[in-house]
Amino acid sequence: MDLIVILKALADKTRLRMLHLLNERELCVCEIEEVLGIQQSNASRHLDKLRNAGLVCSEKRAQWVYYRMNEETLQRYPFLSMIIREEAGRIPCCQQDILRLLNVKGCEGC
Amino acid sequence: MDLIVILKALADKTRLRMLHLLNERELCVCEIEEVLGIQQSNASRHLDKLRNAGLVCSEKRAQWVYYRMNEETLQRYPFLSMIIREEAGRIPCCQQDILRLLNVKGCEGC
DNA sequence: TGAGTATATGCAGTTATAATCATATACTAT
DNA sequence: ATAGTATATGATTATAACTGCATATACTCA
Repeated sequence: MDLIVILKALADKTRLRMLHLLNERELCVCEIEEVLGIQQSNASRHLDKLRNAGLVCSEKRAQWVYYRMNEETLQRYPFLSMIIREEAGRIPCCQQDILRLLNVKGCEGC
Repeated sequence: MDLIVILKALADKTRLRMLHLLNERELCVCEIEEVLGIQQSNASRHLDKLRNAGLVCSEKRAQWVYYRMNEETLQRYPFLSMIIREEAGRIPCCQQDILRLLNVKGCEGC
């Protein structure tokens, strides 16, 4: 059941923070790692779960993999925008993520 | 974090079915058991989780405990109605639950 | 009071999820 | 080719979630 898979993907603090960041702009894995302060493999697995739920898309460009929101899914399930854009934005930790995102160096040239 | 607790409570098929049923009307535990075809203790625990997340309220009347949607939480988080009323209603199994609800005998006089 | 019914809860077993470390794969640039 | 960097994945452990059984608690009615 698709809806349950989506809800399970949302029901995790790390993944909700990721979605909130990706709502700002497309990001590569190393930027997400840096902002959230988590390990690379951990970031990769969470992103995989978001992709499997259809919440994000990924695209490989050079040595980097860029993740972005899956707009099709966002439109199909209007409640997603309300959670990711409105509710998550009220969580202090998500607000701080956005500030950290501004100072992120990223890897080399991503 | 409240939002995560709510999302975790939603991210389970049994609990989503429960919420969809409770959207119809107030129900006692034995009615829910019967419609969902689950054990009493299991029903009780899922309902407890929904109550802890603030999604439902319970009230004891005679020997029965009646559960109903927590309207305050529904208003505070508008995405909840979209999930419970709209999206869940599209799931075949939730539609069948509603049909079964019509024929439910309940316990004795609940 | 005692029997019957409804619900909650302690415990145990099982399964699912998350985090970490090490390693493999894929790409870039020299 | 080789070295360096980015990402994914296998294996392991730790933790949380779900289920079922047995039992406790609370209420009703005779």
